[in-house]
Amino acid sequence: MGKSLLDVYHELYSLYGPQGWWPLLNHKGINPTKTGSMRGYHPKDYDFPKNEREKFEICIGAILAQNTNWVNVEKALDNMQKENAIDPKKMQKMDEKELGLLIRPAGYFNQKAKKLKLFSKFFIELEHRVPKRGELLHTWGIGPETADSILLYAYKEPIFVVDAYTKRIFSKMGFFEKGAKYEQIREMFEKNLPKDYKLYQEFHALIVEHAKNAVENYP
DNA sequence: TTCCAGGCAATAC
DNA sequence: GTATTGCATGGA
Repeated sequence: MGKSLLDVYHELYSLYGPQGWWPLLNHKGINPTKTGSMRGYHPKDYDFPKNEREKFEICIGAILAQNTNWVNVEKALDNMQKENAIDPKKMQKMDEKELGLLIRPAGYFNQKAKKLKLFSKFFIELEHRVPKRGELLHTWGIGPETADSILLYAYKEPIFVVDAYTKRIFSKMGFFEKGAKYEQIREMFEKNLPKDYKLYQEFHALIVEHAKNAVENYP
C-alpha cells in the first residue's frame, strides 16, 4: 500500500514546518526557516487576511506572482505601497502606464498592469461578496491557479491550488498520469483530503518550498 | 551567458 | 482539443 496524500503532507510538514502563507507586507512575523525572503510570513496563524486591505493585497500578489519569483513580486508591492496603490479605487484612477512603472520588477508589467486594473474593477463590484470560481476565471488575466490562490488565501475557501510543482512531484509519485488536467488533479486532492482551508493553505505552501529545495530521493 | 521563477492568453496545428 | 509562442524582470 502506497502513501496517501495526507502521509505526504505530514512528511513535508516534518521536513519544513509551518510555512505561514500568504505573506503580507505589513505583517512583522517572520519564518526563520525560509530560504528566500523572510518578510510577512505568519506560521501557524491562519487568521488572515485581517481586513479588506490585506484581502486585496493577496489578490494582486497572486496576479503579480504569475511565472515570477516572489522576491520580485515584493519589490512591486513595495513600490505600490509607497504610492498607496494597494487599493482598488486608487488603482482605478491610475493609468496602465503609471501602474506598469510601479510593478516593473515583477516582469510582464504591461500585461500585469492591465490585469490589475481589470481585477480592481472586479473587486470593487464584488462589494465584499465572495467571488465564484467561474467569475474569477472569466476575468481576463485570471487562470485556474490564480483563481484558486485567491479563493484559498484571500477568501479561505477550501480549494486546492495546483501548480507546475504539484503536477511534477505528484505525477512522479504515481498519484496521477503526467498528462492529467488541472481540474482532474484539483478534484483528486480535494476528494482525498479533509475539506480544510488551513490544510490546503499549508500543503500548497509546503509543495512550493519543497520544490525549491529539489531533494533527490523525494521528487 | 543561460536559465528559471508561486501562469495566462493568443495563435497555430 | 492539444501544442507552441509572447510576455519581462532580476538573481543564481
